[in-house]
Amino acid sequence: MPKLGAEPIRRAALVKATIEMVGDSGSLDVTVAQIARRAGMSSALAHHYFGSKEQIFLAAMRSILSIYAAEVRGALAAAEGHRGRLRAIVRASFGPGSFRREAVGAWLNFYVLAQTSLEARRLLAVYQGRLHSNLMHDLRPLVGPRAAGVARGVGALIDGVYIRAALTPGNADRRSAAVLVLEYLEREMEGR
Amino acid sequence: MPKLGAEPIRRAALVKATIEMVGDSGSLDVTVAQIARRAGMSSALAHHYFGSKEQIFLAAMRSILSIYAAEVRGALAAAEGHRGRLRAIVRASFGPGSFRREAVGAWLNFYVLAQTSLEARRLLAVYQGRLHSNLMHDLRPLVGPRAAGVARGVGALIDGVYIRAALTPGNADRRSAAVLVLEYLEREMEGR
DNA sequence: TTTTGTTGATTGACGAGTCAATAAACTTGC
DNA sequence: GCAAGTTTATTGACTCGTCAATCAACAAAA
Repeated sequence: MPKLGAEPIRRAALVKATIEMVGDSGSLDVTVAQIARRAGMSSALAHHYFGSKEQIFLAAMRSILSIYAAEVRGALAAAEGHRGRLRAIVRASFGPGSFRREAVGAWLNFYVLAQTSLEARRLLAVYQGRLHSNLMHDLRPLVGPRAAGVARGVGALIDGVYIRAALTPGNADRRSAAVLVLEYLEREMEGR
Repeated sequence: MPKLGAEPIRRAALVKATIEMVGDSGSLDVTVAQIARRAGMSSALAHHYFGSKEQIFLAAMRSILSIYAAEVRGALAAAEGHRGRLRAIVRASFGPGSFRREAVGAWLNFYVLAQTSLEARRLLAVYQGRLHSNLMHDLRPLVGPRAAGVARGVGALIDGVYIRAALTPGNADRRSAAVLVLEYLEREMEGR
């Protein structure tokens, strides 16, 4: 029963289903049929809209990345001063939108995809570049020439905490994750 | 021409080939046939010795972990004082044995496997537990009650730097990776 | 009647694991 | 010393399942 204008709804449903499946199966070995079934349609329809499995994954990745970017933008808009903005970036990185277990699991798997797929690697580079330049913007005035090193450290620490969250059974604790990174930042800003 | 005593050689060859393949294909989607061919034998023989693909992967993971453990033990034996021992642990984590690009890539993929396979998760827990307790042993006398938090941070940071190394094209730079973590440690020991 | 939505059925490829068969190397009983 | 039997090494061919992608066909809007 074709209701018109189904395309965007179907696409969104598929992206959502993909993230959920990858997240809680913990692997990229998810079949198009499974994803499609979860999204309430046939696998043929999934192919109709996305063309290939890889495109489905990339769309899912783009979605995760843009949710994250939106959280950062939101947090940044409400923040005051360099310190405040840095804290906002870190907190946004562990915001509810991107720190649910499935999302973290999916993210980890997309890291792996990035080793294989050029387009995925490109997406990830965009994410890392954005994070880096966001951090640099507020770090430079505070720690001068050490900014690059600190930004690198914060980036790595965020990724590391993410991995742990994906591997720790039970629901990940975003409060303490954020605190850990914030304390790192604080110490880097005090010293030297 | 069956030379007797082939089993250990074959097993080792398969493990080595697995790590290499997973590392530079950047994915767990490696067929038993590919691994076997790389190790210079038929896929049937790989099954004969390991029984299943998962067992091959687990053996590879065990191998990676034990190489790492050996490097830590070695570094620790030559270290003096709490500070020296902590530094040794960090340096060993980025030692040549575990920081070749393929090994890092393989490690990242095994992280993913750990979400799916109980046995893999168990292995990873052993690694994390060992690292944690090693760190705690020398951290407690230096930072007292803050030891647990610092150990957590160092662990996460090491993992994060690993991910970056796996995803950064070109040869990963272990010198600067170690320095980054060491500076983190240093700062944590000075402060508070 | 053309466009948009939708699916069941099918294809074609690939891959894990099994099996039967072959052969060299050791063991044993004489 | 050696024939007969056993264990270990090894593979090509095969089975059985799965899965991405395609297609033909049907249904409802426009």
